[in-house]
Amino acid sequence: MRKQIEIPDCSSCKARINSVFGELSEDELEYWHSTKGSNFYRKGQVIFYEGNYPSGLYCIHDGKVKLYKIGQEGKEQIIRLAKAGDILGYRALISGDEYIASASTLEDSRVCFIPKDTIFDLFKKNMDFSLYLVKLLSQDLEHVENRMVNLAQKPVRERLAEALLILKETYGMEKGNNTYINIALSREDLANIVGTATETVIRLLAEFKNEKLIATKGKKIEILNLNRLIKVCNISD
Amino acid sequence: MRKQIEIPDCSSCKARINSVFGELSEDELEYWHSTKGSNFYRKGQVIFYEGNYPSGLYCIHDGKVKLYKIGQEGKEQIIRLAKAGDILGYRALISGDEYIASASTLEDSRVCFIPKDTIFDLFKKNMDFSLYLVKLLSQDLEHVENRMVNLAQKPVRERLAEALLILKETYGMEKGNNTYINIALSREDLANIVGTATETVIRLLAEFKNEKLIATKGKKIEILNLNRLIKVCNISD
DNA sequence: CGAGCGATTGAAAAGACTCAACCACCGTGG
DNA sequence: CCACGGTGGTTGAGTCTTTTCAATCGCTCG
Repeated sequence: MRKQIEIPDCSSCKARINSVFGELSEDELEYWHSTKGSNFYRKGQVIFYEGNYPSGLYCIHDGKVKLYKIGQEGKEQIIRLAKAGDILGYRALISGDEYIASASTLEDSRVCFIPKDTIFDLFKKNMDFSLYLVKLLSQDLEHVENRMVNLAQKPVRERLAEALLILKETYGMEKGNNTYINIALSREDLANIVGTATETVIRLLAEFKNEKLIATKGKKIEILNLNRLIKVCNISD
Repeated sequence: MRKQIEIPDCSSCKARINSVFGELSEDELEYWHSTKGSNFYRKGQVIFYEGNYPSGLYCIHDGKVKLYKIGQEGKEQIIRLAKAGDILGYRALISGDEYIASASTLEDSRVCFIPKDTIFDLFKKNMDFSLYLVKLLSQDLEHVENRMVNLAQKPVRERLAEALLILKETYGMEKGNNTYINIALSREDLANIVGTATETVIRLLAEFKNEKLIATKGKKIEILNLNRLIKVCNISD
């Protein structure tokens, strides 16, 4: 399954700038670092399961992770995508609930684990830290509410276009002179983000290709005409 | 518009048991009470608008409120329903953001207003209070995520059945020997909860009536067969 | 009494889904 | 090295759900 690996150093972690532990002082960061563990997950491995209870916080050192819920007939709905520096499972941890979603890796990833006690210590001691977590919760709520309205009101075509933009925002472009989105998702995963059937995704991607909005090479998607793709979304957020 | 009214007394407020201010000490409650204002809103009036910045917290003394966002073509999507004792606008207040949804009354309501400073004072001083707010955030996130999966995966028929159950849970039954759900929603509001067209709601309600699951009398809906209605939802939460 | 809004019904069209077949690629084992 | 099997991607056809548009109805309010 997962492999215990050498503990990456937090103070030099490139994820630090845009992550929770940017809020920590030197001492606190040392504390944080000293109590944490780190694991390597192969692509597709599960980090935690919906329904379990958290015993700490996960922090993505590098890699890509999806958070998803299982709905009707076992169909997966992807709730959120995470990248290096993002933390996972704080909702359940803070509120003392079980996980309401599962997390698994979209590619090989190194994920650190910070035990519950450390988090609660810091939560009590460092107001910036706790406010940061509360802000994260608020942002998540905002994002999910927006997506809810989209799911309720937008046709699949617009939702798919928007999903592509979100993927671009989240994972950026590959290095080099192309414009491939820096993530390789299966058509099924894409469908599970958009909330539709795999076949529908394939057909609509074909439409986008006809309209010269995108190009694909295997799982890699290239955005050819960003402006028109944005138009397709029918912006509202 | 809204009318300034005599300030209801918090210590005898029947909403106290299941609300934030159940966490407060006598002194704190006195503080809370002394800084608050109170307004009367006629049915359909707006309490706050999406996009504005909050200057305090709203607490429903009595009445019923919907929180909604405006989406495509101005179509409204109802995010959450609130009742006596519920508080509104804490997400935006805590995170310092603008409101991401609007709130308006579904019937005549008295709504108290507690200024920002009071809330932040208590947030800092009373850990139980702040944790309560964070828990509310977490619960909201959980509910919205569940609804998101439902919107993505369940057919309208199931979602409507579920909406009726949620209405029953939220607002309960009318007093007396009938089983009317204690809220009078327009078909359009119902559609905006479910995320569908008004006509579809009407047709599906007619189906439910044929199947003797419900009966209606104007806007009032009576649940005739709760168990079968639950079956229609295809439970998963 | 007439205007107007919400509720209802009907008919047609559109959007998406399901099912089934087929293809393409990839890794395995002979 | 190649045949095999399996998985994921693609395409087509048919069907079902849901939406849209239009018309009608019923009730309330001035």
